[in-house]
Amino acid sequence: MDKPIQTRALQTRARLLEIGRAHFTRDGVSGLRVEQIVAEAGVAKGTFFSHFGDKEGLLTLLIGERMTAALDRIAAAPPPDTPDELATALAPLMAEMAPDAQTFDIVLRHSGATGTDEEGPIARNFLAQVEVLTGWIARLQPDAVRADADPALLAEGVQAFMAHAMALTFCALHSATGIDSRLRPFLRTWLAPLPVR
Amino acid sequence: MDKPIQTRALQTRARLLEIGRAHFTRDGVSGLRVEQIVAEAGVAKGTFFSHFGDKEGLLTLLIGERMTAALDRIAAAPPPDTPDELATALAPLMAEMAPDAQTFDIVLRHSGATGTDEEGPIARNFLAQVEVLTGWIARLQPDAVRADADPALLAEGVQAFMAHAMALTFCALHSATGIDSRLRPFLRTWLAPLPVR
DNA sequence: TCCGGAAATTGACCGTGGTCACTTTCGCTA
DNA sequence: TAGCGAAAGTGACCACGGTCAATTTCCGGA
Repeated sequence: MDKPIQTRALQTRARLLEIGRAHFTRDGVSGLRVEQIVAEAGVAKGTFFSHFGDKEGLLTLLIGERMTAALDRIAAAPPPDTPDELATALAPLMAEMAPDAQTFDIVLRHSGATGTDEEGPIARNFLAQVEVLTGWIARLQPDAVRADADPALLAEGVQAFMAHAMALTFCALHSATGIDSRLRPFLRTWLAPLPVR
Repeated sequence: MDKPIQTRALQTRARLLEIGRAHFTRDGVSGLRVEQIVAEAGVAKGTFFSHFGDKEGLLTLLIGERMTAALDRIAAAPPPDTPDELATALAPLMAEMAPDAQTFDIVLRHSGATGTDEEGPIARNFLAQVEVLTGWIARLQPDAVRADADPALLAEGVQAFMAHAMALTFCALHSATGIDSRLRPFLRTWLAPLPVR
């Protein structure tokens, strides 16, 4: 209604975003200094914070961008036919969500915001993940997935196991094993139908 | 072998720990200032860091203490007979692990360290959790738990769902629902045997 | 009891995120 | 085009975690 944003502000914001993105792409979360960005953009520190609230505000946007791109790529590919394929398909997304512990912290902190008022790009991505996963699970053959549970619940469970696999990946320097191989056993048991008892 | 720790150092450490614990108990993670602790203890700042490495080093100890106490209490109580009871039994532990987002961050960051060289009290607690959970699951009646999966894997899965439930609890200010009720549907599906197909 | 080296402690100093009262710029109307 | 209210931007300032070369304290052997 009454919020005419001036082009000047949009340009400043775009410049900060671009410079931030460059640093983030090159050095990751840890290589991102507000003072550096601000200096390169030729604006004062306060300007940064009036645009993004805090450092994490910018990071949320940048991380969200990459997660969205990864999820789009995944959704465009042919859907998986088995739990194992599902784990493999998710690997690139997990790589974006948890390149390091700090990024993962931010991602997790915003994951819970799905459906609440405080909706950022990361929270939206989590919702989109559920949709993609639910679609995948719903179209799996009956011999590949259990039929006794709501696909949406199964999808959310997959997210929980993704987080678990990512958390394990850091400290484990013995991670010659890829992240998808950490996820696989859980998805097998979580999704696969039980043998008749 | 050759590391005689002087009583002076032990006393200093104990003092810092005690003061830190007092602040942590009263105000939580956010109410813990290194400078404040150091001032009250009457030592220099550097001393703190030579004892605990960094702020998180102290927090790890304090959080670990509380988690251990909670887990001990849980392990001493009669074991649950159903997935729902299991969720209820875990609620107090989850309350210690995630009173706020920052604490939860720290807990998660150390959860993956189980089994690696870097073993702190939190990582040890996670290992102990697995043992308790595995024991519980192994003694559940066949009609209450699936028999096609290794109890240890099921136990680790329970941890993953605990983390998921905790992550959801923060942003969700509409959390009239307790944390155990968030956990319950997952445990039902994760643990319960499937109907014969 | 004196001495040498190691353990423990010190505190000035730094980097970096974040704040806020103030100034500049913009867009609009008279 | 003068002027006014709001949006945008400024930069000195603060809080707080963390560092490290220098100093003090401790202890066992000569």
